[in-house]
Amino acid sequence: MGHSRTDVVAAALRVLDEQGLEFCSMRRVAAALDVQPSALYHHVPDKQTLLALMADEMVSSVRGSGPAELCRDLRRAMLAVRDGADVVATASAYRLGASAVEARLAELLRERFDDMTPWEAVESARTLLHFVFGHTQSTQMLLQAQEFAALAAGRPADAAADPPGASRADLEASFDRGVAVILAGLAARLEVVSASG
Amino acid sequence: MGHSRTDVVAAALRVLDEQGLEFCSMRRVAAALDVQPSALYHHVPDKQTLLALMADEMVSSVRGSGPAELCRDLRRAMLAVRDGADVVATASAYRLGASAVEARLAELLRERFDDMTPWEAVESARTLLHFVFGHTQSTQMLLQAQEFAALAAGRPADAAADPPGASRADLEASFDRGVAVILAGLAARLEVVSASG
DNA sequence: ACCTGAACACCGTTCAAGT
DNA sequence: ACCTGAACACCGTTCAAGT
Repeated sequence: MGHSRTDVVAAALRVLDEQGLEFCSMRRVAAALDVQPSALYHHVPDKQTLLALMADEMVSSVRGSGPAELCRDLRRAMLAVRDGADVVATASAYRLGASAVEARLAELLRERFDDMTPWEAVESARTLLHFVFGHTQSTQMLLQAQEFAALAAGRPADAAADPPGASRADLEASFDRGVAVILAGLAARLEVVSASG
Repeated sequence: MGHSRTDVVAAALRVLDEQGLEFCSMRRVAAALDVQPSALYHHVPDKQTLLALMADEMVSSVRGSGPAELCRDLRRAMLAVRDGADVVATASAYRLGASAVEARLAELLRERFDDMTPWEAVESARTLLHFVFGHTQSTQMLLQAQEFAALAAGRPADAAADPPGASRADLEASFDRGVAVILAGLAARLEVVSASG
């Protein structure tokens, strides 16, 4: 009875997680569905759109009760899939503002800083997201490099004692500090604005 | 007498600026030098390395007397070449820490915040750079979309009256605010640390 | 040292044709 | 509606061979 768009996105995410972005080609996604490459174009107009749908799927579970929680949740969702941070960051850059996560984050920022204008909240959300994407891409690349090195050295993939300051826990702490710095900066700036206004 | 590595990088930057990253293939760079594609591999081991060399060349002029000035200067350098922000951001993500700009920014941050440890300075530099790359990529993509729309509408490419809040000046002001927020956050956090320590 | 020519193993996308 | 088969116009990279 044939496949649906949902099947295509799911298969693409499987290929991405198993083989990485470099090898996540239309042809391999088609092969994963036991279908000719051209069949994909019945469900999706082009590869860029497929990648955007994959990004939406990856972040669909991201909620968050506050700005910092949402950032952590987004990070977790991206790290859950191989090269997920690259896919989400790129897709997010392409449709500036059309993102549900950005809107949700802006909303949470207005709850936290109740004198923020809607536009200030959106701009602040984007500032936070630039950091979240950048830091998470770095994290993911570093973790993959460590896995690769561990495998090449014949060690089990989860062996400890990697470069100092680059353990999973260190990277998470660094991420949290970055988010805290930006939130502190937003708080400080709003005080300046309201003091001088 | 043949070409040098410098020639290859220069030709690649010309192709990038004229045709965009999508069309900046090894084959087109070779054509720009009137040479077979395989000849490039005498000067450069692979495309990834060539892109990194192009990124280095683009940011080679970036100095800056303070953190904010360096960020603006880096932004300017990336915007000067078509898709420059993508190339520099990607190359920079690949060699975490091996960047001269990152080291210079960390140095400037230690001058500004003289109680920062070297590692805090590096981490703070990276936080700033995540924002600088992300915001500049967004800016460049938006400006290119505007140029495209203007061309498609038959208007001269520099016509005014584009979407509100997205003029060159608005984007620059937004960028400066983001940098200021992060610097304010760093200042605020350091106060907390020294007050509690 | 620097380059050519030819090949290899891929890409994304289109499109007529089938069921 | 969903898919096949075949093609088109590309990729990055390797390698023997030339000068």
